[in-house]
Amino acid sequence: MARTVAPVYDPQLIEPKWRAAWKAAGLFTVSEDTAKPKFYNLVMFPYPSGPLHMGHFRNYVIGDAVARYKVMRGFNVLNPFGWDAFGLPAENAAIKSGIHPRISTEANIAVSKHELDIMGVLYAWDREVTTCNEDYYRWTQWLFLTFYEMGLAYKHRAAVNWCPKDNTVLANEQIVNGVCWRCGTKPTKKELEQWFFKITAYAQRLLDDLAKLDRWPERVRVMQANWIGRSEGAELDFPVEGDGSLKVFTTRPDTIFGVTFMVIAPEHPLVETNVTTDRRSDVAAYIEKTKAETEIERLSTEHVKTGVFSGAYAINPFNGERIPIWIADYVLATYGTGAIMGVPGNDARDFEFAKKFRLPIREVVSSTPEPQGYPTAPMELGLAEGYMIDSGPYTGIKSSEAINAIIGEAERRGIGRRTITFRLRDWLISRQRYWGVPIPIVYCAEHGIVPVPKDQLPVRLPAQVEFRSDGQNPLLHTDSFVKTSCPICGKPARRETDTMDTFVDSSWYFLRYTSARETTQPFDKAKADYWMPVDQYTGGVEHAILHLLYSRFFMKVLFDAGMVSVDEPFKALFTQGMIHRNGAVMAKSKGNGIAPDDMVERYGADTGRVYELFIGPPELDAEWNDRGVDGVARFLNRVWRLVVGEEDAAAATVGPGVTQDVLLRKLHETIDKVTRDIDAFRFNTAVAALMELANLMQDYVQGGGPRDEAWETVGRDLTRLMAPFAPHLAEELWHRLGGDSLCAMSPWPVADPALLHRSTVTMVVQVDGRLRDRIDVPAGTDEGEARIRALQSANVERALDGRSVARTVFVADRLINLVTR
RNA sequence: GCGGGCGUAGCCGAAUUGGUACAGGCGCACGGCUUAGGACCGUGUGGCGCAAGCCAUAAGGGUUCGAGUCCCUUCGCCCGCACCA
Repeated sequence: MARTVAPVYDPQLIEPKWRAAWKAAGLFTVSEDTAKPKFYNLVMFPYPSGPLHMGHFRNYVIGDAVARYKVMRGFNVLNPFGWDAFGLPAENAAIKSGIHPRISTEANIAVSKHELDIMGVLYAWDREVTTCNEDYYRWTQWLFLTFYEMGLAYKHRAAVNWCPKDNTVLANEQIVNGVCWRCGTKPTKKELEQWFFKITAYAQRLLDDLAKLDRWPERVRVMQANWIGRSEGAELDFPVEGDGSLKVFTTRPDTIFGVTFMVIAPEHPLVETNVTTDRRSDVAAYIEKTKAETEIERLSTEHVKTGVFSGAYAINPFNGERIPIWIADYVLATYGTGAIMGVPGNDARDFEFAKKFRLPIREVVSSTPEPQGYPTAPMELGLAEGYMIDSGPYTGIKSSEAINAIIGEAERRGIGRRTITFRLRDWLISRQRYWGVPIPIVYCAEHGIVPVPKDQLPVRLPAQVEFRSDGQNPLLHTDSFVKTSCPICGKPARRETDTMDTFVDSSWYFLRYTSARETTQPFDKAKADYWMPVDQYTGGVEHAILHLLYSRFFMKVLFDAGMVSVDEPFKALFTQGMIHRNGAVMAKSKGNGIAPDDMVERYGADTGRVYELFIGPPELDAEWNDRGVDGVARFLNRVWRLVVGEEDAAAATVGPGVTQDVLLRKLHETIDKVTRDIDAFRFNTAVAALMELANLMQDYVQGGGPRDEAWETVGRDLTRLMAPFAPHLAEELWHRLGGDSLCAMSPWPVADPALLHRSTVTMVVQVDGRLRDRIDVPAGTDEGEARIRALQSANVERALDGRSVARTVFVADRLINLVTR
């Protein structure tokens, strides 16, 4: 159907035209240009799971608005996109439907690209990255080998978390609230040989450098700090009766005189060797029970302390006391030394345990220098300072001094040392699944673990595999893949069939974008040096720990390897809230999503974009309101009519009247506010400011204001201010106003300080802090003059009621307060 | 339990960081335009009061000439970690 250019706002008609124009102009096609300041704008790349909905688009609309704004501000903007394309859902779907993950993934990518396109969200598609493609994953393998060479990738037999539903192991970070982060199944423990990345070697740096990230949300930094979980303290050796010793970790060595029992984890090696004969059966029963119950117990809100006496005793090296060794699952094998000294007088958990098993309770650190008597509840120490009581030679001194003295004594005697423990564990990266990056390792009977030489990469993921209903990794049963030869001796060897956690793929994709078509290395250092770090990273807070911590780790390793010149990848981070509709987060599974195609058809892309920016503070969750969308559509229509409308202004009713001065000042105030708001990610108030300007323009026209040159200036600047938010509309208006280049590539308006200045201001007059009147005075009126003017007010006179003014508080151009007391 | 954050109209939310509380939008009311309209355009819209004015930012107290903003207490909500020694 042929359509003529209508005088009304018709998104259907204008939007495709301008999208084509941006592409033709290569809006985000960039190279390293040292003449301009660079700006690396990044949104978290998605897992292509199916069609996108408007909930997803909040992220992309924000990212697109920032990228467009920075272009107009004169930056050389890198604005890339890609696909986190390996992963379990596609493989699980393949098991059910028989459709190969590559087919479904590529189809999903095609759909998503279309949706991004029609919403006017534009990227540097010439740098597109797809993690499941050979040209990307060969470099993921390359980086794995580099980690291996650096001693940061290792294979280790350990009790790991196994998800019985997904048939794979899980990293510590992937257990959320005690269940699998993906499917919600309770994991079981399995003894397996697994590949790990040694992230713990970077624990201190990952913690310290959080301080550099002053443009990250506080919340995310705190979450990472807690996750890393640094504790300062000491390791102390307690001799065990008979032979050997028991090493414990404690943050409070000053409580050593309060030790009345020891506890070791059920997995502790001493369980094998030191349980006395008469206790064997009880201990065995307890261990069985904890193995079966561990995960369920952890989920219960009430952690009832359980445990069993081992029959063995340790000796307190500081007072020679004989201390029973217990086995209990409240002590974790994986933290510290897997053993603790029980100080029930000063620790709530030990107190609970001691009460249950009737063990002695002795307070040794008190909040006052005097003993408080038999403790009925532990004085919770944490990191608090106290005074030493009943502690031999240390009695009476401050606990902080005692900590140093006791560690010093232990070090002198060779039975302890100052140490630091982290909660962070090494990153378990192997997965027993097909749809991922093959770990480039070969097992040879003679040479053991042999890394595939880098020049033989990629280790190709075979396309032809049989998806099994038992959930076993298809690679295990693909002989053409498994059977290989040893890179060293050439004899028959077996390939590693585990693939890598997809979080490995996403830990370096932002580096690949800087030279996405590089064929000889993961990325070009010079280009990475030009673009890195990412200046603005925008995405969901659900990645606060996993992805963001892993990426920081990668960056530091690559920094140490000399491959990059900065050691933090993301300078500024913004985590946007989620969009809800009908009382639930917008999601495909909830059926409350809004398809971009429907949005575009009904309202046009720009209305959807502006609505998502206007919906509320971007860092907070927001409720989608269909009527709110109508409000934004009205606003865009109004802008259209004001800027290029055909309506005869003179026919309008005469309103209150707005002078040209007022209009121009409003324009410059709006330029100033919108600029500051975008810089501060306050898009909702930026849109509100644009609405205010449009409303004032409406008043101006209705009041009979002429559509002269000044009016056109206002229209042109409003158009440019709208461009990052409603780019298609802005482009069309720009064109109609006679712009010869693209609005998207025009310079951002600059507020004129002279026009921001008001010649008269409204000053608030208070009497004793209460608002009594407002007076219009020339800007810059001094206190004396303001006081005279204020005292002329009848309202002020009534409020003073004969009292005299003792003093005045004066805020220039804003307020004068007459104080009578 | 520990840590982070929040509480403002009927609803979503503004408030220059201690200085006119409620911008902007939704909703609602009235009007206009329409054959009609759940469309579009305009005007109004915290509560009480005829008014002067008074009362209002979860509740209570404090600091200050002045508090939504700072400090204490209480209540409620959200998020993260959760037996980490």
